Amino acid sequence: MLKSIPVIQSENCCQPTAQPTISREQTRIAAELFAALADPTRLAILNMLAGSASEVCVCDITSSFPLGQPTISHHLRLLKEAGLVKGDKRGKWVYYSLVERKLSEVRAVFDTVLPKPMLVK
Amino acid sequence: MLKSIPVIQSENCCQPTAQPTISREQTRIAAELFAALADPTRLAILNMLAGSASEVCVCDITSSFPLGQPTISHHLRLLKEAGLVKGDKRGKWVYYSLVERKLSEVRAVFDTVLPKPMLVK
DNA sequence: CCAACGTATTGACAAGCTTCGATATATATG
DNA sequence: CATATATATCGAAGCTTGTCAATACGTTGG
Repeated sequence: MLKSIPVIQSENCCQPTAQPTISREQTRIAAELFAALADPTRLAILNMLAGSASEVCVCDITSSFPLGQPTISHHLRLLKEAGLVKGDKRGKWVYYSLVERKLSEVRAVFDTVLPKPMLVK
Repeated sequence: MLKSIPVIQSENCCQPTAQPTISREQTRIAAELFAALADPTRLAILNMLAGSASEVCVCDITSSFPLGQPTISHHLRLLKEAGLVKGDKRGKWVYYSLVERKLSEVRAVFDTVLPKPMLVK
């Protein structure tokens, strides 16, 4: 006579695990991109650049914020290191502008991490 | 005989200033949103949730990362506070899922801060 | 009611970030 | 060359963040 097979997991929490679909490395890179955007001053700088028809001089940026010049310079460096802006030195002045390609990449990265739910037909 | 009008600003750096088009408050809120995304673990969690057809139990999330349970709980709290996820407690377990509306908002915020350059006709 | 379990909270620590003042670098001007 | 100006770098202070171990809370099962 067979004993009933013991049910090991009397109550399980959920279905087989849903694993992340992106690599640890991808999330690291994506997080760095978002970190570059995670500051009000940097967002305002990007917004200034986006609103300007052409490049913007550092002096204009500096004079638009209640922050010291070294602080603005620091933020510009971070934005540059993130690849979101580029600086062009001409004479005494440095002119910054957006790197559109990188901005598109940010949108793409967001959609990779968080693909819109597929509409079921 | 007229003397030539002296050019006061012998060399100016640039055109009239391009001011930011968004408010300080808007950048603050946007920066907070991006800050919620600025961590590899949180992005991976969001990605898990996006990949799952339904909700995901905390135990599944915890077991997917080489991090302690309190750390995952901490990240889930930040995501919840950012409005990006919601948690549903059922019995001993808590099931998390994405808040799609908030994700759309992130995309919208990005496009507000960084409107795509208008194509000149 | 008690023990076990899943999750959240607390407190601590190290690392990182934002900001500043001081200073360095580079370019133009006299 | 000396000076003035625009920007960058450095070093430090204060705050925030990610992580952990310990503990609390809430639910289930005995």
